[in-house]
This record gives sequence, structure tokens and C-alpha cells, in this order.
Amino acid sequence: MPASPLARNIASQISLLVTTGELSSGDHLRTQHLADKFGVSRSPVREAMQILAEEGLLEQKENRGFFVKDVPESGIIEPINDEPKPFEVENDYQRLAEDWLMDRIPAEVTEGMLRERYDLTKAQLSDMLMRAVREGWAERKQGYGWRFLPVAKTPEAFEQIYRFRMLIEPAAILEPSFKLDRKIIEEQRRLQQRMLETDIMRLPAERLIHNGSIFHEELIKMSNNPFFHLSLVRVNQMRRLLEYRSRVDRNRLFTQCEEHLAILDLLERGEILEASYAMRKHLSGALARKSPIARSWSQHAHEKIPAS
Amino acid sequence: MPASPLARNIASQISLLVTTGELSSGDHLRTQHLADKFGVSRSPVREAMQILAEEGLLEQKENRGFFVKDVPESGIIEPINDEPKPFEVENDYQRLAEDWLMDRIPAEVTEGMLRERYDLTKAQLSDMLMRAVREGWAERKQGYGWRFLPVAKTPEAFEQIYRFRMLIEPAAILEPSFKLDRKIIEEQRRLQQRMLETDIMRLPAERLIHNGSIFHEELIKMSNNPFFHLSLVRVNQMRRLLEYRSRVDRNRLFTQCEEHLAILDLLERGEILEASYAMRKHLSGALARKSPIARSWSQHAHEKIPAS
DNA sequence: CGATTGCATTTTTCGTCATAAAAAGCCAAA
DNA sequence: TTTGGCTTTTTATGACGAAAAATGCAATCG
Repeated sequence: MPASPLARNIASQISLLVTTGELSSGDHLRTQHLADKFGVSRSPVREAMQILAEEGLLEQKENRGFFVKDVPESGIIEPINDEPKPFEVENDYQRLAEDWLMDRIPAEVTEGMLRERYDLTKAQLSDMLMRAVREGWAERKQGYGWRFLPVAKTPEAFEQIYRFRMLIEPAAILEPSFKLDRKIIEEQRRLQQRMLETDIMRLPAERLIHNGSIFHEELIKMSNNPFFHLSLVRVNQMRRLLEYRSRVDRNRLFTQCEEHLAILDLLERGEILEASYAMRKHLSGALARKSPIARSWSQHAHEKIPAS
Repeated sequence: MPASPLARNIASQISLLVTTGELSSGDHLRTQHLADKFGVSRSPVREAMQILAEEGLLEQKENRGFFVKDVPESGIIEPINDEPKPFEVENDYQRLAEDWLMDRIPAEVTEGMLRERYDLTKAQLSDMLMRAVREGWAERKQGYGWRFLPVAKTPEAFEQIYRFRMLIEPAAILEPSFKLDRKIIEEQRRLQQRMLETDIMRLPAERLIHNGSIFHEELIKMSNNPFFHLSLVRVNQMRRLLEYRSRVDRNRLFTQCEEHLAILDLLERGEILEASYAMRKHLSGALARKSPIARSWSQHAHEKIPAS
């Protein structure tokens, strides 16, 4: 059954909600609610729910909609299986990024070359390139063709990203416009605790990296300066591109989550200076552990690295 | 004579070279050289030169190519005429940006609406949106349509941008990877001196703002951390969007150029700490002058602002 | 003789169309 | 209120001629 791409995407997003515990057995899925949440109309949501019903994750009740089926707790994601296979555009994008980082494609290419290499339609190619543009490593040439920019190809890229984060993240906390947001604090505390309890050993690597990024991005939001936030989001996107190629060190994540929780505590107690310092320490720790590995990176491409 | 859009663009870029003195009367324009400089092939360059020859700026000599014609020194740009009319895509993009900043279009639109409103083909629209995506204020919705993000619409945006720059620019100079590049220093000194001598009263506002941005962007490059540079480039793009709506205070620019030159001096003498401090001072000065105006901005939309 | 122009040729992309697919919106029924 | 089915709107796809840009090459100049 070749469902529409969007429906398939929505389906995987819904199943993620179940995996992360945001939806539990027996919960009712309201179509409109989910549609709003994902920013789409009800059509693809409905289709997605039908897909998931066929897969056995949901159950459809006549004229009452879809409900989460009872799932045996053993439905756990294999911790070792860190294979990436998100979804179509996503996948092509990663392939392009990897090819560029590994110098398998030239710095200047025509659209035709790319379409042939990755077997894409014009619109798919356009999506892919749009992403690369947004993340800052591709641009259209004035005439025909595209140019890829030599950003973050080197092993030092990690270090540079962390140097940058070490500057802006602690500073953001000290901005005069910084304002504590209890809701964010509470939400992040919940997430971090859940990570410690169950997620670290269960969720796919991609998801763990994502959670780590979210923590920092939510915190920097409280500076109430969108440019701090935007900058962090962008370097994080770049970082993900690099980390995608590595394995996650799950043991390291426990310490990391504890540090995150400690920062939240300091913030909540109003110890702003201390929180800022803790943040800097937290980041410099990640950098220190990363550097020696980074130096010998080109030799072993799949070294373990932390995912702060 | 409806020349190709690219050729027309190249033509205006070439005439800029003449205006800024990079090319003088009698100089020979080598096609390949210019093509490389602009990252295009010889065809559009050649076409551009033909356009300019017809306009009387260049002179074509049989089998020897194009040369800059003698231009009477009175060919000065009117200082008062700060009317924006760059070029097609550029122009449409500005209109879109302005419409969004002024809340004349909704946050969520379909491609069709935009195409109709601005009378664009699919490719043109795609270019325009690609730019908005790159500059961080538009994104594709999961389903159909686009969403514009509420960034920098408020009067405080200026202040936020300057707070951010006050953090990263002085810090970039102090990064361990910072390395003085005499070539950059010399080039910038030349530019700033030329600004003081002639450009400030001659060049169009758009160009002045551009020069100011370039100074800071070139300096931050010397940190050898591309993420510092990239972040600055991005907030500058956003800033230009806002400043485009204001007039430039040309008198203020003299002071500004002198501050720029002072920073260059400090850097060249190796007084890094002092340079970093001067940079911070320079930026905070701009912020201070800007703020009171910003506060009453919504009332008078075309107030004078500096263009540091 | 080497470099550069001017023109011809090839390659790449654009614009438009008809058609298909997908998403959004509507309304009656539960 | 929410679902489920239905209709309308919007976008994607693929093909093809036209436009534009890139490239190759012989002629020309210093």
C-alpha cells in the first residue's frame, strides 16, 4: 500500500509519541488535535492513523476514532541497532551531506548530476538543496549549478562548534533580558529524568542526540533574544550532520543528564551566575573529551563521541 | 533589448567596480578574469559588457575586447537619492520581506497566493523563498504551504542583534585560534580610508551599509572559527532587512569609519585585548544611539539610524 | 608565441502544459 | 465535539520546446 509520503512521515511521528510515552495505551487520538500539532490538515493524519492501525499499533473503533493499542513492554528499541533509516528526503539529505563531507562529490555540481546520482525528481532535489542552504553549506551559483561550501568538513569542526557554544550559551543566561520560565524548566527536568530512567538505553541514537540539543535550545530561549537561539539551532544542525557519522556513547549520557539536571536546579534557585558557570563547565567538558578523538578522526571514522 | 537577467546583474556588478575605483578609465576588462571573479562563464560576462558598451560606460575595440571609457568625474551618485531599485529577484525579495514585516501578509500562505501576489514563475518564487529560508524567517510546512516566522519584526530586534554582536565580535578577537591576517587588515584599511575620503558622500546607502557589514565580517573571519563568521553574516542579513527601511545617517559614518580604523591599528600593533575592547565599545555605541529611536520606531518608520 | 577575443556548439536550466497525487476544507452523522 | 466521507484546492510530476549559460576552438593581437 503506497501511502503518501506525508502520511508516512506523520505515522512515524505518531509512533514516536507512543514510544516516548507522550501517548499511552488506551489513549484516544483526536484527529484535529494531532493535525494542529503537526501543522497539517486532518487528511494525512487520518491516513497515518490507518497505516498504524494496520501495523497493529493503533486500534480503530467504529465512529469513535483511533486508540493506542496495548503494547507489551517488550516492544523496546534495540539499543545496539543504531542504524539510520529515517525517511526519504531525510535519507537523501544525509547521503548528500555524507558524500560532501567525505569529498565524494565535487564542490560545484549541476542539478542534473545530483538528480542522476540520487535519482530524484526536480521537487525532491529542490527540497534537499533547500535544506542544505538553510544549514549553510550549499548555495546557488550565479549562473547554472550549485556550490558546496567547505564548512565543518575538518576534524576541528567539533572543537570550533564547542568553542562557539561555550561563548554564547553561558552568556545567554547572563543577558539582561534573561527570564526564567518555569514551564520550560519543568518540562526539561521531566525529559532529563525520563532519559536517566529509561530512554538512554532504549531510544535510538538519533533521538538521544535530538533530546540533548533540545535541552540546550530550550534553555537559551529564556534569554529572550531570538538571535542567540537561532545561532545555537544552526550550529546544532551542523553538529548533527557530523555526529550522524559517529556512534553515541550511551554511558556518557548518564553523567550528561545529571549535569543538565544540576543546571536546571541552579536556575530554579535563581543562582544565575552559578548556572552560567556550570553550563560553561558542562560544555568545556564535552569539548575536552572530544578533542583527542577528533584529532585522530580521519583514521577511524566511527569513533565513540558524546552527544551533549 | 531584453538581455538575460544574469547578464544584467553582472553588468551592474561591473559598473560597481568602476564606481568604486577598482577599475579606472582605460583599463582592459578580461572576460575570463571577470567570469572567474563572479563565478560564472564567459557568456553572461560578455553580454554584460555589451550592455555597458551600449550604455556608454565601456568601449569595445575590434578583436581586443572591452575597455573602460573616460568618465567625467561628475558621474557622481546623488547622495540624497537613496531609492532602492537593485534588481529583479532582489526586489521581489525585499517586497516580500517588507510585506511580512509590516504584517501585510498572513503567517501561512500557499505558493499560489505568493505567485499571484508578486506575479512570479515557479522558479522565481523558489529563489525568493530559498533566500527567506536561508535568512531564517520562512519554512516549508509539512503539507502544502509556507510559514513565515516572527523573527525581528519588533523594534527591539535591533537591540537584540547588537547585544548578540557585542558578545561574539569582541570574543572572536580573543579566541585562541585568532590569527592576524595582514592582507585583510590592509584591504579593510584601504576601504575605510576611501570611505572617509569620497565614498560616504557618493555611494548609495545600500552600498554603505554593505561596506560596514563587510568590515565586521572580515575581521571576525580572522578568528578562524567559521561558526563565528557564519553567525555574524546571518544576523547582518537580518539587520539589512530592517535597515533597508530606514535612511542612513551619513554624518555618523565618519565617526564610525574612524573607529574602524582605530580597531585596525590596535590589531596591527598586536594589542589584541585593546582591540577587543574597542570593538565592544564601538558596538555598544551604535546600540546606545539606536535604542531611543527604536523605542518610538513604530510611529516614525523612516527615522535616521546609523549603519555600523 | 602565449594569451585573449569572438563566435559556434553543447549543456543546462526554465517555462508551460496536461495529468496525477495529495492536502485542505466542508458537512452530515454519531 | 469529533469522526468519516466527500469535494475543492493546491502542489507534484513529467515532457518538450525555448532560453540561457557553459564550453570549445579558430582567429587575432601584443
